[in-house]
Amino acid sequence: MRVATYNVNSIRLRLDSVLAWMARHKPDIVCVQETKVQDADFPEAPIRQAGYHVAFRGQKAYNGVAILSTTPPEDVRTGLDDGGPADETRLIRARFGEVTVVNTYVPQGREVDHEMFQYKLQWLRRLREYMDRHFSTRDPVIWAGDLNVAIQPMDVYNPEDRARHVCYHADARSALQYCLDWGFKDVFRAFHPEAGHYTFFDYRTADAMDRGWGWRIDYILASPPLTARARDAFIDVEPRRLPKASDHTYLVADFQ
Amino acid sequence: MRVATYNVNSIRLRLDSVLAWMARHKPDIVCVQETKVQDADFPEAPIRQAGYHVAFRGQKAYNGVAILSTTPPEDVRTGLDDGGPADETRLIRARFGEVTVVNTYVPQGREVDHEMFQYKLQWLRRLREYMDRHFSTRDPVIWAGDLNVAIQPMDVYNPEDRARHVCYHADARSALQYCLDWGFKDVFRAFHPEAGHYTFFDYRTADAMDRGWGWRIDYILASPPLTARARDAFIDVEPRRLPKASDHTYLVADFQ
DNA sequence: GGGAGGGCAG
DNA sequence: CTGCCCTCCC
Repeated sequence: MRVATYNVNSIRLRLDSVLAWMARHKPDIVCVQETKVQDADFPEAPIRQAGYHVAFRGQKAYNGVAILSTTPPEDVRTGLDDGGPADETRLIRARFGEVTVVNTYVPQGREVDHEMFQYKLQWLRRLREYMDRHFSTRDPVIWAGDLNVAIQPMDVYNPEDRARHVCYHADARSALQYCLDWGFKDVFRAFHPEAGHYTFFDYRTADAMDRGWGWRIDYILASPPLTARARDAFIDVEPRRLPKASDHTYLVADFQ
Repeated sequence: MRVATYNVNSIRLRLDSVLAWMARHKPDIVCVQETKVQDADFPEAPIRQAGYHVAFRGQKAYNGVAILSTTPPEDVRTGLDDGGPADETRLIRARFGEVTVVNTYVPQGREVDHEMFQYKLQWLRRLREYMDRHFSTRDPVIWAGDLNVAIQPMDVYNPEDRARHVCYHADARSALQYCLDWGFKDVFRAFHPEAGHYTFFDYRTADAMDRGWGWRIDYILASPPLTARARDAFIDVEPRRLPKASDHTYLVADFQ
């Protein structure tokens, strides 16, 4: 089973390149974030014509998540279900046979001093509780998406300078760690222990890719039964070099 | 001497196609309207690299006129100079040896009931006075541009239905006629007396070109000495079919 | 329908 | 820098 995650930064603008990438890499499941389209306008038909099922939840302009899959998704649910803001356009989950896939677009947080940073920390705490509430660590669960946090210093290009960045601040990292402590393992890191692997290169930093100024903030995380089945993982950086590319690129994990 | 006029609807967006068209058709002078760019951002360098001189006057978002030429423009002036609103981004004039070229983007008028329609009529009256003030009918003068008026019924696709259109209303046509009465002749019409020739196809009418639902509102007009030297004229409709085309297309006139 | 701008967000 | 939206204008 091949699983991929991609922050597409507009599914409408990049649909053709997504379908081309999928035709080439043949993933069974693709978690997509920042579709930036309300459900009425989601390009469902071309995705189905390409042979994929798709579940999605979006809004105008911001956020939006989708799961594309070769087999039909079961038990699709969106949003955090704890009575707080559901953020349905940031979390979508589906089951494929035994395996449950949770796809999230974690709030970025804007600035460390902004109220959205506290919202981000709270969101990650709520997500840990979501996992506690819905799953046991004996369940085969994949949590994938744009988590907007670099786990370790090696997941940022200049960690010394990033202490006050919302995606590297100690509070953000410990909030993410609290989620990982539920029982998730970072599949990519298990196969690639070395530094310098990134999934995101900011549009605003000139020549970010050539300079290697990236961030690893997109992940495929596996619960224990699936960690045991993980066979390989890689980041495909080529799509980031295409004209009109998303600022993120694809992360892929293969499971037995 | 080959003269062309083209409402480009953004010179920045269509610069490459304009330069390609010029390389192919080798005009000596091109009058451009709706450049939609302030002077600081006008793409002067690539035009000069293509071997053309250029005089321009524009603003952000709307209007904007330019004259491109193989020989350097002399005595460049912009705007109506009668003390009323000069509208410098709607009129530019230059001299090339003996020949003076006046390039205008006449106000469209919005709606017959809108104050801009009265402004349009007034603008055409002021333009006639401009010609009276600056030129004699013995001068070789070319007046070209987007005049936003169809001269005759045959210059609109469905004249019966257009009586209240700002580009065909009787008041607009007589205001334009007043300018023509200064002594200008419609060079294209002299060579093509038949109906069905248009320079503008509205983006909002679906398949306008295939249906032949156009307007002839762009003109190259000549004072008597130049009327005598006119040898041919044509509308090149192909650029209107290109992807991302302007809603207008090129009109060309050849003079001995 | 399709330019442009300004604002929001990352 | 690059998405989206909304408003303006034709």
